[in-house]
Amino acid sequence: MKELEKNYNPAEIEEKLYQKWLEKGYFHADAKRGKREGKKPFTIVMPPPNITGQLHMGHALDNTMQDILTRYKRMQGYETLWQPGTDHAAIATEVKVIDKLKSQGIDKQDLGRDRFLEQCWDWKKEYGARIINQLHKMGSSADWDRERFTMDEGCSDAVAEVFVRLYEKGYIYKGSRIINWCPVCETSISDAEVEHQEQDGFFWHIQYPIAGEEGRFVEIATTRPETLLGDTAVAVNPEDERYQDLVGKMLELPLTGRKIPVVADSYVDREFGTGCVKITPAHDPNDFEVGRRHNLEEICIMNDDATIHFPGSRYDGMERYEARKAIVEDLKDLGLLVKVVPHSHNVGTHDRCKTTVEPMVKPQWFVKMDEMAKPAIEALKSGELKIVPESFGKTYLHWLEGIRDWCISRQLWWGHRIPAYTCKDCGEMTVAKTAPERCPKCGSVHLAQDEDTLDTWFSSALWPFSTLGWPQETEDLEYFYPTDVLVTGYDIIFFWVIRMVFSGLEHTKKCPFHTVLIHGLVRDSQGRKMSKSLGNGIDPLEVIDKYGADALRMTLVTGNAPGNDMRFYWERVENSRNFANKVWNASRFIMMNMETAPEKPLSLTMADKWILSKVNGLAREMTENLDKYELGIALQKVYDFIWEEFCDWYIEMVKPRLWDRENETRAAALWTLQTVLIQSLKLLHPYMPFLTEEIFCNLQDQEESIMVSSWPEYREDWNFAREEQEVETIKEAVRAIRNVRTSMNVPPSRKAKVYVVSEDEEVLGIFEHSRVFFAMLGFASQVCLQKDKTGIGEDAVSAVVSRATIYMPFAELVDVAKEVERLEKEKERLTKELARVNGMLSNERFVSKAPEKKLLEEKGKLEKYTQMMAQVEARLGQLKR
RNA sequence: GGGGUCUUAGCUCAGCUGGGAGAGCAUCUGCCUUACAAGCAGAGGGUCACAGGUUCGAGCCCUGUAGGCCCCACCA
Repeated sequence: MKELEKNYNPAEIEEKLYQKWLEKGYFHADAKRGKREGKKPFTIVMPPPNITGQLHMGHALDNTMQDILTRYKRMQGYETLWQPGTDHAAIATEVKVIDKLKSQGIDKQDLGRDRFLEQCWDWKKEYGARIINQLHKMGSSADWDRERFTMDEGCSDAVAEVFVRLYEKGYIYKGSRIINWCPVCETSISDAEVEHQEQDGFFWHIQYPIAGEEGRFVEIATTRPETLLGDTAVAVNPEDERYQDLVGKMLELPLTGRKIPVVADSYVDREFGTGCVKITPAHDPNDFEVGRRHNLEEICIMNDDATIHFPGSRYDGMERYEARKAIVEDLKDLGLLVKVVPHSHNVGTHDRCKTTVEPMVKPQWFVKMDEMAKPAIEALKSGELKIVPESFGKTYLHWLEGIRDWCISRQLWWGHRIPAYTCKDCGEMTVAKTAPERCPKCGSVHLAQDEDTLDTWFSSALWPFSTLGWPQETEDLEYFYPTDVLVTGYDIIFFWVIRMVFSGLEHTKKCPFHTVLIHGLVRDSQGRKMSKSLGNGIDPLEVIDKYGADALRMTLVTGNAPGNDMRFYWERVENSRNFANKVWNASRFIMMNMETAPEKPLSLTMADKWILSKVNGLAREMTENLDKYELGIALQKVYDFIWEEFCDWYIEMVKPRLWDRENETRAAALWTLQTVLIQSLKLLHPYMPFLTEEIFCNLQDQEESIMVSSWPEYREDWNFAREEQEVETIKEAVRAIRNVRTSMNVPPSRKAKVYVVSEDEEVLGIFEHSRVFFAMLGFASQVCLQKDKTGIGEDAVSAVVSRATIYMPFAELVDVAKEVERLEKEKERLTKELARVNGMLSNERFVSKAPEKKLLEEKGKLEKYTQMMAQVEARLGQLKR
């Protein structure tokens, strides 16, 4: 057997193993093979990382979870597809490329559309490859042969197909509506991209003179005085008695010389402000609605960069906040400014650049949402779609139920260009997948494609099926779709998950996945979001370099429940690394003792059966938890098993058998060690793929890779309930001995004779079977099993366990007072336990209502504690005599 | 304004359908025992935010209170 290094060294191993996996094609999923072999498919689509970024902790978590599920299902024998790819990230990439060009002194507009796009593709080539390479370092077992990009040919075809279909169905329309405008990015953005931030501002109370009524005014309150220039009415509540007579009258809009009407609209809240609201239809979503209801003019007073557009005034061309100042000053001069009240209010900002968004009326493309939202709502309510954890289902429903039409056009160049063509001669617009040669109406060949591109989420919404070949009816689509689980953070439920669900339902008539597994954010040690500006981010690649990918992966799922945020800090990584090293060394130990591959022995000892039974139960528990997506719990279980049961107990127990080459159970020990280790490695593999693969390959030569080996299943012939109980008895006795020795400061070097006294033949039998390792673990020079105290001096130290009493003669070390104290403490504990059990069992209602199983359990405890109590009291009686 | 979520050991967090409070780190004690000091053995430490309720039984279910976090939202 090959000898392993003393410490696990991930750096040397990871690269080698990943290359092996790639070469062997283990990651590749094949619909034909799956069908031929009658395998069920299991599919996960990777949320495509943006080509702007590099791997951060969020990606690391997201991909670790997906890889765990993928590797688990692959081992279970599914034809497993983890579909990877990258996202063009329209606005994010465009901004990056613009910045890059700027640093070279090049302006986007000067460069022109085509050459700018070339720059974007260059960017994609470089940064897309980089992030994929980083995902490799995580050990991701995605099918890289199928790597896709949201703007590749297939995905673009799906986008065009969807656009045309929805347009023809009337679900996509173009219209002049109020949208969110980012004056820095100079594009429209969707509602989902607007972040609301609380800001301190002011309420300016302004008087508008009533036309023809000298000295009479209407007082309005506004947080944005500069929009006054675009006012086309003042609204009051129709039921507000104070202003009944004003409705229908005209006002003189200050600074403009314009006359605007007073209209009545129930939108106005009588209690708020002055009860009079200035209406600026072109620059406020509410006012826009009011304006449309009352047929008000929409006067746009802003340019795309949010400077004022008001020709003929001094405000024209002013920056919006400059204009605000100027207008307030001018109103003050006119005596129309009544007062200024501090007021904090919510301001919409662009989530990317944090610029205050400007609502504007512009011709844009929209997706009509009301009809498409319904099936998506129904999918969750009917259970066709499950969200883990369930609480996020409410977020999902709430958003869908209040959804408004989705503005999908962007005034950007990088993205899918809208497949709409307008005839330059007759103005007819045609929407088609490919550019029509001539206008269907007038036959002109002068057609111009819409300048706008689509929201980046329009293409990612199709990702689960566009990557599988849709709209073609491919074999992959038929076999792998709908996909199974979607793993993502709660921060993009609105942007992405919901849009995939309604898109999938609309275009494929199927929910694109049955489960959405939500995870939280990875935060720093103080609970802050990791961010570039704070500089508190930990680079996953740095973690991998220092501690290995397995340690990183383990850290990310340890103690984490679905949907919860977590904190990431180095101590946690160290613990993971220590565990990897523990596994490594346990394996090293086993291999050191194993000259050849052990054969299955004819019989197993009690300890062998115990650990087999334990690992068997572990397999079942892990499977159950993985099926529930409780990755953290499943990991905890295998961690505890390996470290405590296997390493701290079983390996220690078998050492005497290994050292003694003549021992007839030596072979059984080796076989059990190897078998249980292999089972453990398999169960651990989804979490720590590199470590487990390296050991697996050194440990046996039957199979070439653990990642295509079979997942351990629970098996009845490995269920040894009695042996489990028996070993627990020994463990209890060993613990009791260690405890006594520690409390008496007995040095480990000093061995003692150990007596086990029990009237129960069966109990003595258990110790008889365990004699050799019990002696070692219990520091015994000799183990005497007997039914009474014959030959045990009164000065021996004692410890009471479940079904026996242990005695150790430490004549000169015995401190009677101390031992009495110890026994009193034990007596106190037993008294409490007995009181509890007796309380329950003497409670009639408990006895009549509690389940049978619970009742028996408590009765068993009563018996055990009563027996132990008798022993403790007997011993105390002797000592106090 | 609406919704969600959290409050458990000094710190960070688990605790799945209600049935004797757990882990890691930190602390204390003793061990370089021939796999591992990145280790081993032992110990201390918690009225599970607070107040009610349901139940034979509540960290877990219900109601309310306090505090924290998050999301959504057109009160100018």
